[in-house]
Amino acid sequence: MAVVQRKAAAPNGAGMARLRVLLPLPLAGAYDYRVPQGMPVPPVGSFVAVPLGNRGSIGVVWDGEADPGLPERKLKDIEGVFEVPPMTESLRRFVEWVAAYTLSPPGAVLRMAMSAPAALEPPAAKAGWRLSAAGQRARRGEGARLTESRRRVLDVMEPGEVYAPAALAAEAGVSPGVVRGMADAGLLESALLPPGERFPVPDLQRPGPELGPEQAEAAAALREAAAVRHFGVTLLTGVTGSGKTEVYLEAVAECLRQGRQALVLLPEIALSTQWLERFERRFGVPPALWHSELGSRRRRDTWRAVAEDKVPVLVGARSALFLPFPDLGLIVVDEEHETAFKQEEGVVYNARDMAVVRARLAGASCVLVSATPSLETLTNAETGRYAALHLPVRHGGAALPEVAIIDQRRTPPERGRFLSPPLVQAVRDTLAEGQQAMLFLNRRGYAPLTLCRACGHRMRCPNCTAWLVEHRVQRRLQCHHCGHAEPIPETCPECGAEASLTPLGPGVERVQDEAADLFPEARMLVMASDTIPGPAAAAEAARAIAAREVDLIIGTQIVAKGWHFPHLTLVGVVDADLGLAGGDLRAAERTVQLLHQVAGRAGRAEAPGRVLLQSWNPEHPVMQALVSDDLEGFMAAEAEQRRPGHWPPFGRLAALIVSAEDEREADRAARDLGLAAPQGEGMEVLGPAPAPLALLRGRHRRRLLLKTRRDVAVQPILREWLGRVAVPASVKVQVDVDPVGFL
DNA sequence: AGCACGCCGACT
DNA sequence: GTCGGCGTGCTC
Repeated sequence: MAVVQRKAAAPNGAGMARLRVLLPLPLAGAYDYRVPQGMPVPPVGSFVAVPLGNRGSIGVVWDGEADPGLPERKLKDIEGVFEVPPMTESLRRFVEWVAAYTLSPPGAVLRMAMSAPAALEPPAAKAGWRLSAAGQRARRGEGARLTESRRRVLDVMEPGEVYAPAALAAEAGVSPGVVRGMADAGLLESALLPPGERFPVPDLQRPGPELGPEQAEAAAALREAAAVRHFGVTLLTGVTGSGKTEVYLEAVAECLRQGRQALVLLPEIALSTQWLERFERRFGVPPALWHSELGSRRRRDTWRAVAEDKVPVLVGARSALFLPFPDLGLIVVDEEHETAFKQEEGVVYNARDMAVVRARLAGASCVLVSATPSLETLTNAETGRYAALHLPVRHGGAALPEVAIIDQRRTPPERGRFLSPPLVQAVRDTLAEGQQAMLFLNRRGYAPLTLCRACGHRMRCPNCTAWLVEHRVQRRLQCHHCGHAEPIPETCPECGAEASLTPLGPGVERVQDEAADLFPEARMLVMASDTIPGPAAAAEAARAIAAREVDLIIGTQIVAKGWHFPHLTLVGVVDADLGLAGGDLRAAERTVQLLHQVAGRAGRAEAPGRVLLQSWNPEHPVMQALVSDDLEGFMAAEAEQRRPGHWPPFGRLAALIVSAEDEREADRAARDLGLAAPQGEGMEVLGPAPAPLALLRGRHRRRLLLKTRRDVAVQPILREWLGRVAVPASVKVQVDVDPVGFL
């Protein structure tokens, strides 16, 4: 372990300095440790090595007084202090705030802020390039003439500085081979890189894109918000293609000019290659990246570089909120309405809401971006808590797609088929014109349900309340909630009938089968999480589509997310009613958001787009909102439905999910909690009731909901409630403040 | 989160 | 007779 101080050799007496140290464990609070003789007292925020039980742990020196009542014999010595910048006050307050809000132990939140413990060790020195004497002469223009590429490399390099080979090539915009060749030619000499990854610095001199008048005005407002260097939230709205990204990248530029760091949160970072290209076009270099699939080395280097203020701008998934930025000046939450920002396991939090808190504690500007903002955010904008900017037109003048409904009752698909005659005709016409079409169905696999025609048995998951989904490609039935998968049985497991199992309903694979039959000449691409597992596949799909190697795209919700398909002119939604079933509070809102986003894929360049929604319920307000392109009216009506019952955002919700392997235990604990439910003015407890997935991964789940008026804080009520009820250790009670799904 | 301690089944 | 299953309890 690398430390500046080791444990002092002298025995420790009483009366030595005691410090509070928060450990990245789900403990009730910080533990106290002694500063050994001869060790300078580490400042608050220092990362320290401490003994814990019979092992070691890493913690952070926390604020506050140690407990003087703790007997001396329990205290142990701090073993050492890591050579990294201490955790800032702003991040420590954030950790405490998130813990208090989500009712999580502070150490559990700290763990998210210490997600790369290897970063605390000093990094191994790596080799890089420095200008040689010949290189310095060449840079001044003395000596032989240089190729344009070599000139660019020399222009980027400062004499005496050491550059990482890959970063140098990227910064100069040349291939790594050019750098190698210059080393061979003696222009560069090898030298050790200073510790810590050097991230390429965005080129702020680079001219931004040409913005239309509205874009320019919005960009100016966001720049101003970033320049004042204090907290504020701005909602940036505008349809797909209105230039939201280009506009907020101007705020990023301003933040960097202020010498502060900028953070951009995206819901699906692994599929965001097109976003990264846009960033690189604007700033000449790629941003630093942060997401859960990051390799351990990259993770370690990035974490340390952030802490050492070597990362000016980072784009990441929700966990990036907990990175140790020394002076965060801007947080952008793109696609702020996305439910992917909600973390559902461990510390249950919504990164969109916590981004606002992090920005407030850091004195940073926060920008929430969406074409279809959530009702929460819209309401905050309306009441003036957030500033609002709207981009009214599609940048570049392309027309909005025309949306029409295909009434499934009037023109139903043939038996056993899922594409109605008008949709088939529209796809055929589009393909005949040499343009691209897309069929959207938010369902993976071949069929969502497998039924025995002889006895009516339905194939279900043994661990979850869910049907098994047929995946014909893999010849298996899969549960989409746990890992369960089994081969498709030959005979019905219930009645033994042969060849009686029948797939019911469509998934994207089945739509692909039908399309292959109808449009045999079309080149098809299925885009689902099974077929697009990561950034490389996403980039390849985007390339193939842009190069017109694909005629018909068949996709799940992953096609909704931020792609730019310039030749796509028709989008067919196979089942527009799909998201509306079930009693979820936000089902309608989410369906509008998703379908609007999917619709936005059509007709972005020269050709106008068309969107066809297959629906059995054309009168539904969701369908009408999409057809008339009146999302504002829809959200206003949605607000009026939620306001009287104090449903969010006009009231607060918290869910208790009670789960146990034994069903009776789950029931008993849920009933006990129900009997002890808090009572009072402006609050109400609903349940217990079976949770929407009453059985999940082998655990039986029950749910209680606490609903309060907006002016009532739910955390003290929950704390008091949970404190009054004893549940056995085999029963887990998970608290979800502001639940988003499955209501 | 680890890692101990602590009571009941199939092995050298 | 022991090795070992993971239930519950503690770590300054």
